[in-house]
Amino acid sequence: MLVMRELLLGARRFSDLRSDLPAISANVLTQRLQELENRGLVRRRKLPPPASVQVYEATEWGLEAAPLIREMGRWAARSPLHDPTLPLSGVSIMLSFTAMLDAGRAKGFAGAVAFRFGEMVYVAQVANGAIQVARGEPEYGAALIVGEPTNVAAVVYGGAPLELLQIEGDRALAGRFLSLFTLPPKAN
Amino acid sequence: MLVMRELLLGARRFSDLRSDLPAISANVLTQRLQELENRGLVRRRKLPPPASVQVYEATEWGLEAAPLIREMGRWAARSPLHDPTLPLSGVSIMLSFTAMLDAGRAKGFAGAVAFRFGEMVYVAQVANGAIQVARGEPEYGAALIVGEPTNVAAVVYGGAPLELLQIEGDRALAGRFLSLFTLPPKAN
DNA sequence: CCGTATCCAATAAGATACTG
DNA sequence: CAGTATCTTATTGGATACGG
Repeated sequence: MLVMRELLLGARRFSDLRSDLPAISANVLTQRLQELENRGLVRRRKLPPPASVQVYEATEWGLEAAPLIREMGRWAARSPLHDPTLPLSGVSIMLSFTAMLDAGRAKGFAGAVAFRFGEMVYVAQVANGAIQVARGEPEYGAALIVGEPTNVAAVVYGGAPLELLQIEGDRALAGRFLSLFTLPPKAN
Repeated sequence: MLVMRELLLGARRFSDLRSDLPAISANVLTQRLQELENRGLVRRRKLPPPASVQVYEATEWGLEAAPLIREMGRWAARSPLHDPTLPLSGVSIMLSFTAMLDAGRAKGFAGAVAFRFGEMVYVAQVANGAIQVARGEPEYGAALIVGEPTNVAAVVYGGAPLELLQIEGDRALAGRFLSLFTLPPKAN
């Protein structure tokens, strides 16, 4: 399931997956990708030249698991044992935005914010109380936030100061964006 | 997750769980229940006298997993490898009704049908294009269907003849009820 | 860089016997 | 009936070395 999650925002290379799933060894990742391919959830594809590199991508059916994984995340965050300060991947934090958007606060907000984690760039776009997340280019956002996913989570969900992150462009917009999200109340 | 699923329609005893999860051994079930209790998903409770028997029930938070499990079921049924003739428990078939209700067909239907699997009785109630499933008494339904869960699935999802099931009460209603459900199209 | 193959250690699960 | 305890086997995963 974690491999699928990492593919939900677009195709990835073997080593990208490995570095975002730090606890997985090469042989296990190979095996998982095989299994997912056999079951019709993942497709291997060769990028056209000049890239000519092999990537793994979720099939259409695989992508249909996205809402499930999002809602599982929201449900699991209510666990008494949930700890939002644990390390997480770039895809995880971006997907968490779609799970944790506070509808009330989002009403009064519109705009796009880009995130860069290492080489990967994602853009989150909020309008009409809804959010959309996708891979993108830095310039697609009015602001660009650079930092570790874990630090973004610390700011958004842990109340850590904005200074943890490097922000370019519309800093005010970025600040407001980062306060649109709330964890659901814990069970118990 | 399978243990949780079995608790979604109400508290069960240790041996009920064991017989509905036929591949689980006693020690593993003990361990699972411990784990689920530690995580706040399951509660042990002693039924008041004269029953005075111990049961396991899902906590409120545990019950919030019900829609997730339902949608996982619906999603998984699209697997090219999915086989609807495999054995399943009473809870499973009842939950599948909530996942597979065909909104169009359900529009023109209203009524309650009871199912008895061994000692357990469940009632499904359809009205206004929606379905509700719960534990109940046979007399809560205008019809009572008795049979193996697997045979119910064979009729509903496999096009097997009604004769596989024993039906008491309003047989016509039961027949129409059993045709309200369709599996989602397979992926691929 | 993208894996595959091999080997070993840790874990999980099945069977079975037993107890309050 | 409702588990617990013990033992054994099977599976999984980590580490590592290697090949296209």
